[in-house]
Amino acid sequence: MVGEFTSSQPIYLQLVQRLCRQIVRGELSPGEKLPSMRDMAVKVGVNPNTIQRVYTELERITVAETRRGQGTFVTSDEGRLRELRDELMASHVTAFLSNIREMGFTLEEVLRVLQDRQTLDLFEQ
Amino acid sequence: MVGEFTSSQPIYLQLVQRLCRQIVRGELSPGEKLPSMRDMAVKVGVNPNTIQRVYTELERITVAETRRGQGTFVTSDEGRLRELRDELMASHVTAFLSNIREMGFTLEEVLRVLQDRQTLDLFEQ
Amino acid sequence: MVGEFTSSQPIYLQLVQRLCRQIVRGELSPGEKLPSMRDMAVKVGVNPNTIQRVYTELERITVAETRRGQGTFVTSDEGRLRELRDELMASHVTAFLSNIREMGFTLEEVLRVLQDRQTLDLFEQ
Amino acid sequence: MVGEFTSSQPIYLQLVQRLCRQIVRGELSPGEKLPSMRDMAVKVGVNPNTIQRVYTELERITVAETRRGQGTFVTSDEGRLRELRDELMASHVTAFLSNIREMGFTLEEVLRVLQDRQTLDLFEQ
DNA sequence: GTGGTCTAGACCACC
DNA sequence: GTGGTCTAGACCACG
Repeated sequence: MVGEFTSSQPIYLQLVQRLCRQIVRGELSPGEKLPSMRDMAVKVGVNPNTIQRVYTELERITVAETRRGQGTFVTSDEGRLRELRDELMASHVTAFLSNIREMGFTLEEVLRVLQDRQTLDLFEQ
Repeated sequence: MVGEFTSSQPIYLQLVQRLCRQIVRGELSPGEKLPSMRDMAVKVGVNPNTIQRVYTELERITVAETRRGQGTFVTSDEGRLRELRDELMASHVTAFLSNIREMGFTLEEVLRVLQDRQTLDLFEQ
Repeated sequence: MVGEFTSSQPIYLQLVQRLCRQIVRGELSPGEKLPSMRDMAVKVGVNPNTIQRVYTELERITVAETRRGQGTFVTSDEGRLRELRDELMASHVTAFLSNIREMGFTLEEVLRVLQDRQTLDLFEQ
Repeated sequence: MVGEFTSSQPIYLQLVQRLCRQIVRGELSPGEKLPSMRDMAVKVGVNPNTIQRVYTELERITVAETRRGQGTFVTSDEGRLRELRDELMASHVTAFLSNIREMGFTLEEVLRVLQDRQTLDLFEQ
C-alpha cells in the first residue's frame, strides 16, 4: 500500500474519493469506525497530517463524523449515503455529458458507443 | 474573459482543452492561423507565458505547429484531426466508464440515466 | 442523549454551562443533590471521567460541593446563586458588547436589532 | 505582533475572525490584495502553514478568493460583504439571545441592562 | 513571486 | 487511546 499515488491529483483527494467509493459500494457500512488517523497513515503509507486532511474533508461533506477521543466514523445517516451515491453518479454523468457535447458529439453517438462497449464486455467476460 | 479559470486544473491545460474542442467542433479549421501568443494572452486575460505553454503543448500532441516568424497554425493534417476527435471521445468514454465501475454502478444503470437525460432534454429544448 | 455534543467546546464545559443554567433558572434548587457521577454519565451518554471533571469544575467555582460518601450538591448558599446569576448575565453582556464593538457596530444599531427581534417574537408566539 | 494569541481558540480561527472584522469595518476594501502567505506569516509571527489555513478558510466562506500565482484577495463582491456583516451581526445576536434566554432572563431585563451600559458609556467617554 | 501539498515531529486537550 | 493544532522545512506547479 505504499507509493501507489501516481496521478497529478493531491493524495488527500485521491484518498477522499477512494473512501467515498468504498462507502458507496457498501464496503464501508453506515456508522462504521474508520481506522485511527495514525493507523490509516501507516496503512496507506502517508503522513498522519495527510489523513487528518482526508478525514476533515469527509466531515465537511458530511460523509463521516468524528467524535472527540473516539475516532472518525462513516455517517450513520443512510439517507445521506444514498444522496452521496446519487451525487457521485450525477456529477460524473454531468461532467461526461458536458465534455461530450462541448466536442460536438450528440448523445445518440455516445449511446451507440457505450452500447457497443457493453456488447464487447459481454464477450470479454 | 478574465477570472473565469476556477477549476483546480492548470489554466494552460484548460486552454489546451478548449482549443482542442474548438478544433474538433470545426470552429477552427485545419491549417488556420491561431492568434499570436500576445493577442491570445490579451484575449483570454492571462500571462503570455501561459499561452506559450499552451501552444507548446498543442505542438507536442501534433495538433498545431509553429512556424518561426509566421505564427502557430492548426495542423493541416486532416487525418490527425479525425484521430484527435476519436482520441478525445475514447478517452472521455473510457474515463467515464472506469469512474462509474469503480463506484459499483452497472453499465445498464448508467445507460438508463443517460437515456432519461436525453428524454428530459427533449422537453427542455 | 447521545451524540449531541457537536460544538468545538469541550463536552465537560458544555455540561458545566448547562448545569449552571439549570441552577440559575431554578430547575435545580439550592442544596439539591445532583445525580451520582455514574448516573449522570449514563443519563447524558458520556464517559464518567467527563462528569468527574464537570463536578470538579462546579466545585471550583463554588456552585456545588461534594460531600464524601454522600454525593454532590448544589450549594445551599443562596447569595452565591444570586451572584452566579449576575456573573453569568454580566459576562454574556460584556462579551456580546465587545464582539459587537470590535465589528464596528454601534450600541444603537444593536439595540434596534434587538428590539426588532422582540417585536417579531411577539408575533411568533 | 508576536505572542498575542492567548485565547483557547485556535490561532487560525482567531486570525480568520480578525480579518473578517477588518473587512466588515472597512479597513480592508473589496478586491484588496492580502499580504502573501509568507509575508502575513512574518507579520503576525506564525508559521506560513497556519496562514495557509486562514486563507483557505476565508475562501471557503467566500470572503476571499485566491488567484494562482497572484495571491489572495478580499472578494470584490460587495453584496457578499454586506451579507457577511449581517451574518456576523446576526450570529452574535442570536447566540447572545439564546444564552440569555436559556438562563431565564427576559429580553426586557437585558435591554434595560444594555441601556444602562450605554448611559454609563456616555459618561465615561 | 505565488499558493498548494507533504513530511516529520511536537504538544495539547479530551475521552 | 483519540483527534486538533502548530512548527519547520521541503518540493512542486503555476504565472
